[in-house]
Amino acid sequence: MAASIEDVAKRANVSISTVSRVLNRRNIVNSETRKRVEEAIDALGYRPNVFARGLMLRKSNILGLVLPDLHGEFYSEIIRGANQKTRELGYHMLVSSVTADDDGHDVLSAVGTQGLVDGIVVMVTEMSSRIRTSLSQADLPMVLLDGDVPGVKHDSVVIDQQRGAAEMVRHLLDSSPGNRVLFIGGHDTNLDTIDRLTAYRKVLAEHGLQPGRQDIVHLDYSYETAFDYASQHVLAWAEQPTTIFAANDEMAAGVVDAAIAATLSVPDELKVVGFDDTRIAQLTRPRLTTVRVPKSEMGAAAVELLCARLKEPGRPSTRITLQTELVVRESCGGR
Amino acid sequence: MAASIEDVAKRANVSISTVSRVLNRRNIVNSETRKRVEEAIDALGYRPNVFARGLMLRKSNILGLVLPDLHGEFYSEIIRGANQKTRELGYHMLVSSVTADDDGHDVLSAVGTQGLVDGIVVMVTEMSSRIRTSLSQADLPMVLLDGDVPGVKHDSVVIDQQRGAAEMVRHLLDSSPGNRVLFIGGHDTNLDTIDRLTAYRKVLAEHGLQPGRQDIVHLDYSYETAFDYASQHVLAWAEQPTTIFAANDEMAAGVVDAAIAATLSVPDELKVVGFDDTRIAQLTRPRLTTVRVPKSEMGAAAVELLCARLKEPGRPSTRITLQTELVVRESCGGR
DNA sequence: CTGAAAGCGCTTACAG
DNA sequence: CTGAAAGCGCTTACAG
Repeated sequence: MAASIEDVAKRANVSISTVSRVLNRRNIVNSETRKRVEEAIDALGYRPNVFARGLMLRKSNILGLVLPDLHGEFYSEIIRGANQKTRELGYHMLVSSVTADDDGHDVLSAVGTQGLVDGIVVMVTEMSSRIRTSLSQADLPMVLLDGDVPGVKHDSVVIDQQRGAAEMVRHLLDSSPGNRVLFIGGHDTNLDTIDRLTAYRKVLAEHGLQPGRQDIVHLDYSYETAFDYASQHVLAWAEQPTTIFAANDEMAAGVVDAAIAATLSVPDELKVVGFDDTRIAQLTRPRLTTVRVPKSEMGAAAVELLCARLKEPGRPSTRITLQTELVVRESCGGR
Repeated sequence: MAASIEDVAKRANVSISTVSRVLNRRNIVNSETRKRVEEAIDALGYRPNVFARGLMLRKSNILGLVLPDLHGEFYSEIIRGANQKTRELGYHMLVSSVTADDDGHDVLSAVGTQGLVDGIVVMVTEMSSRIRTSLSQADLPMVLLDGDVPGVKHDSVVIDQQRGAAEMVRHLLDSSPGNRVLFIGGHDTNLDTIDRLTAYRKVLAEHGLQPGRQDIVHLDYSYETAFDYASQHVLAWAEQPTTIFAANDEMAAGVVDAAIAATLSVPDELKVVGFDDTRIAQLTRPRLTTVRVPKSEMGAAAVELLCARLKEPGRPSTRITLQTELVVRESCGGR
């Protein structure tokens, strides 16, 4: 049985009030008394019970992190950045994933029962209204990662991906004039895909171009699906100068491998670029031209915002925008 | 202010005892009363306060997961498997990393104050006695992932990597007779490296071979270090038929890329194999021959063991051994 | 089947 | 500077 505050009090010959005071606001207790108490604490290996403390203080020092998925390099980096900052600021981190078919209620149960976490960082990548509804009912300090939920009070961390995507498309158009640029996205309800697609359309329009019916396709962000799809289309694509702009590196890698399997040369016969700048981008051959997304910084910034709000609940809502950056490598040629 | 059990009791015209009963042991309360209480709960959106409950029950339903690092595909898969199983069993998961230079105390503070978590899953990859000491002082249900801490009571999940490593070396020796096999490991204090190296030596001995002074090198498991190191040695290695057995896929990929940068052909002029079968193994060209380690299964199995112990504290210590498996791809030729 | 009451281990006014 | 006491929101014997 772990020692309680009462054991400490007895051993130090003081009341539990005094023990509590040396634990929390050390300055107001006489230094000799304090010393006695501290010795007792050490001797007993006393550590305050989180539950009793939480019951009074109404805070747990636990932050919840809710991601769409815990899989792959992208989320792994976010978790890493968030976790590091969390520890740095003296909190703990509860991690959860919300799968696509969870109904909204689970977003909350994902972060635990009432009171378990002091606040949450949530990444919402789909526009599903269920999640939004359940989020708006959560009466919790909340930071939204890369996405907005209108009508709910929260801080947010977003990435300026339209800019990175636009920069990418401009680079493709400028470095390989006359090339047709196709877009392969995730689901058409995915917020990131929507943003990247918007930028793609915009830049094409700037250049007096308009994507054809077949020029935009929505897959599921996975290597496998992209590989399968590309395997069937890669020869047709290569009939004219073409660049595939995939909305993430995974799919870009799938396309590259499908092209190579069809004995096409990348970038000579088909150019391919990705997005995110995950580990994969540097491991494929040729290396992927992509847009760097500051993944661990996103996690860290979100945690920082959340902690700032916990400290100062009345502060105005803040939105931090992180920049993306075009990274030119080999897969698009024309450097 | 969230509704409390008292609010529910008032609204349903019962005592808090009854509310508590329908929450916990529903059967013993009259069905009409229960209905009234349930309606009140719904109407108020009542959710029990975790702290009050934890204070009485002395459990939080939170499991701690402590990993050496949160980086990369390997740990990401473990987190994923553990998280899924955790939710499946109705628990929450607190994640933390322990960096190499943490002193042992941090292993515990990593999982929180007294009482925060009901038990922990810890992965110990280094032999550092500090971590072991601090672990042995933790009076918590504990599952060790891939590693033992003698003298501490715990359950454990291990992988039979000696077998996978032995199978690998045997395959290399059999499929490319006369090849010299070099071993590139992580730090020489890393438990996985030690296991894999042991198997390597054993199989060599079985074949009447003995590794030379230069045949074993310890790096740090990273792509970059392996790439740099290999860049300086790859030409010398290739002077005679040689296979590099790297203790993880990251380093194997680094060696492959260094070889290719030196215009050597893999596997024709140099063979390279890895370990873990992470995503990388399939993305490098040529694809890596490696040993599959059941990563997400490790996480899931550890959580399962931990929960079993929480349910039945007196059960005997259990050790689950997960098998590894040789996966032959292209980087070692001689299929 | 239900209620009144004790108690879990803390924090924090309130007196002194 | 210190102690006695109330109270945080629950669970669970103990009576009835």
